[in-house]
Amino acid sequence: MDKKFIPAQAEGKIYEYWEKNKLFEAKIDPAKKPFTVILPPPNANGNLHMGHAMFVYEDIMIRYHKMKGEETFWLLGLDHAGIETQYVFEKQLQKQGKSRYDFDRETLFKMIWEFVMANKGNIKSQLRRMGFALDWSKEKFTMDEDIVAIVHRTFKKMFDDKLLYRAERLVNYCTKDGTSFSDLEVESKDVDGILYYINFPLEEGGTIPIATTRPETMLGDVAVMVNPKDKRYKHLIGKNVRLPITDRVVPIIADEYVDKKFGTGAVKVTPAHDFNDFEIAKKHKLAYPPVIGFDGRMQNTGVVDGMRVKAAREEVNKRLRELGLLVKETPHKMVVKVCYRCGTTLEPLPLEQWYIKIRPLADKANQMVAEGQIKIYPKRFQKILKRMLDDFIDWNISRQNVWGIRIPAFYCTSKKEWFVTDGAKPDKCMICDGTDFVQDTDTLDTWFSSGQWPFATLQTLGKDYYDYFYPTSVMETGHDILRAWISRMIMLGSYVTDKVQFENVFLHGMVRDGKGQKMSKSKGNVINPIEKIDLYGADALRAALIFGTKEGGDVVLTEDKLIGMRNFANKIWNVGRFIYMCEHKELLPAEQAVEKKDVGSILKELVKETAALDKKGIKNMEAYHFSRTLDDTHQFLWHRLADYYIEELKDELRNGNIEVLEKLKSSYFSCLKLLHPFMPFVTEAVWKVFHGEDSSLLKTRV
RNA sequence: GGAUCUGUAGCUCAGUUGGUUAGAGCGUUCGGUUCACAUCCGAAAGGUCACAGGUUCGAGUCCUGUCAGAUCCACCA
Repeated sequence: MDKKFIPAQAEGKIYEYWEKNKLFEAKIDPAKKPFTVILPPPNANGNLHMGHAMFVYEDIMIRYHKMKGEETFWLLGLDHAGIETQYVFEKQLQKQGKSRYDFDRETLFKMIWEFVMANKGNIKSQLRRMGFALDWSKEKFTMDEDIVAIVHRTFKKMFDDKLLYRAERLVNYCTKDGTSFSDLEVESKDVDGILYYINFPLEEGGTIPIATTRPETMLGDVAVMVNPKDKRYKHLIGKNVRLPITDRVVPIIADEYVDKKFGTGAVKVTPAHDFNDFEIAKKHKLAYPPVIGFDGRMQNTGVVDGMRVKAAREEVNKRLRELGLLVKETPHKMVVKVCYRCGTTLEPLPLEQWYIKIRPLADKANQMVAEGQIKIYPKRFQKILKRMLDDFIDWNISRQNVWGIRIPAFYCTSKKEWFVTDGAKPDKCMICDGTDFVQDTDTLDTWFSSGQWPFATLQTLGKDYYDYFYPTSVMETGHDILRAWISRMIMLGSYVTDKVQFENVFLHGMVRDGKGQKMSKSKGNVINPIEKIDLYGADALRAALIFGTKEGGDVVLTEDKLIGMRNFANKIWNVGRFIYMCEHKELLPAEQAVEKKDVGSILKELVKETAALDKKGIKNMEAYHFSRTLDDTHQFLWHRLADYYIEELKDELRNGNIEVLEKLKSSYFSCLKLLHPFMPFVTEAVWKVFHGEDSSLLKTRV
């Protein structure tokens, strides 16, 4: 055996052995209990990041259950990642001086498809570097034809069940990405804005002062609103205001919504570009003429048409100043909604979209969790999930992307009605038998399809697979997508399959740097997992992500920790090396027994302590307290087995005491089994030294 | 404003249904070069477990309050 464990030399060969011998491949075996995990599909054309590295929890579970003798299935899937991918692709186009608008829909789709297919090998090789026991023989892609067919079928079922409806509402629209988002996909950002105080002339003479952060939207105002109890303005309710610049006449209305203390106590109402104003307009039956287009430019104003919003604001302010109506500007801290993808400030715009009626689904989901049909680990997330499900509002699933699953809905232009198919384009209109119909150009929110991922993948593998492996055992993912993904899966799963999609949910924390900061590209503190594997080995990275953490809590990943875990991998190796050398009499006999030791009672203690470790280790694995098993075994192997027992019994070993050797070996093997799910490479390497090249810990039993 | 979580050694964190002298990794100090490992070994220093009450024979652990921080959600033009 080599003096040191060298991951770079060992890992590739070991992984190849696992893969070649099909140790990761799932078979249907009615004699065994199935244990199924669906990998949260990584972006097909992306790179492995620390978030993906955290899927090591899934590998730990898979390997542990494999060693328990269960039929395990870790299903590999890749995600088309709608907006994400289109964004990356469009950036590439931009470099070539082109944009998505230079191509028709079909061409653009085809180009992105080829782009993704060409790049998906990368992420797969990186997943292998992590040592993940994924079943490579049954890879799925979220845009596979059979998956798309299932997603379409679900859409149709919801339409038929009247859970889908179209509505024109304000949506969060990114004028850069050219699509709307659901309420879950927006991020809030604090910005330093300006509150402008403007005097609006009254038709009867005089003015009413209003305060706004967006003067340009004045061009789309339909009213001015005050609180009905506000003595300052009470006498003006029902009177009219002549809007500056455009001279349009709008009424002064009253609503409790207005906070008397804020600004001037009088608000301009722009229903087409403000969520609250939109609600007010609905209530008071006012129109909502949009003055900002989907391209982010002004329209229908007769004043600043074609200008971008910012420029329009300056122009409007300039004119107001000239009129002497812009009387005050004060700094104002405010919150804007930005695109989670590109950071552009989102524009609330009226748009007709498909919505899912969420209450029936969310209520059912809540019930299933409350009944314990789905268990959440760590437990506290159950409360959080309940709250999320309670708060769900109807879900906008229309996206104006090309790269996605096209919505199988068609609009009959003569009857002005929608109909839905199972995906195929019909020969004639299903409403009037005519030919005047067009397909919705929108695609589905990726969460709508990924919300069906576990059952969809298993169904496409065949009924036998579905029957055997579904519902899946554990869904493991970061707690940051509890709302966006887990909750949607629970809702859609029960709706379509009438079962839970998974029996347990395990949520891991976020990876942070040494300063406790979340890793992000903009902060420049991202750690590339592959880089660290090259330096310290996959085992070290894996263990560093688990060691000394609490499940669901955040992980602080530092260079020191990685080094510490690399050292531990080496320690594992060297304990094996020492036992091996004793076994093969490669050590000289001890010179003399300095002191008489009670070998018998030390051995008794060793056996007892090992058994206790084993029992506790298994118990913690079952309770999803994975890191405790790693911590305990680390502590035992290093500071008890190596530092104490081996040191105490060293002379006996060198003098060829077979019983001592066997007991130490047995204790060591127990450690290897407990450690294998966490650090599969070094444990497997040393196992092979003792049991032959064709042996594997994956073939042993805990 | 609402919710959830956290506060333990210099740093990053464990600590299971309450139960002897509170632990790990890294760091610090001192000492070790013969064959398992210097990616190592031995020894040491270092904590009023945020604070104040309460329950209990017994509290880092349970309850209440205070303070500090983190995250998520909702937000006033």
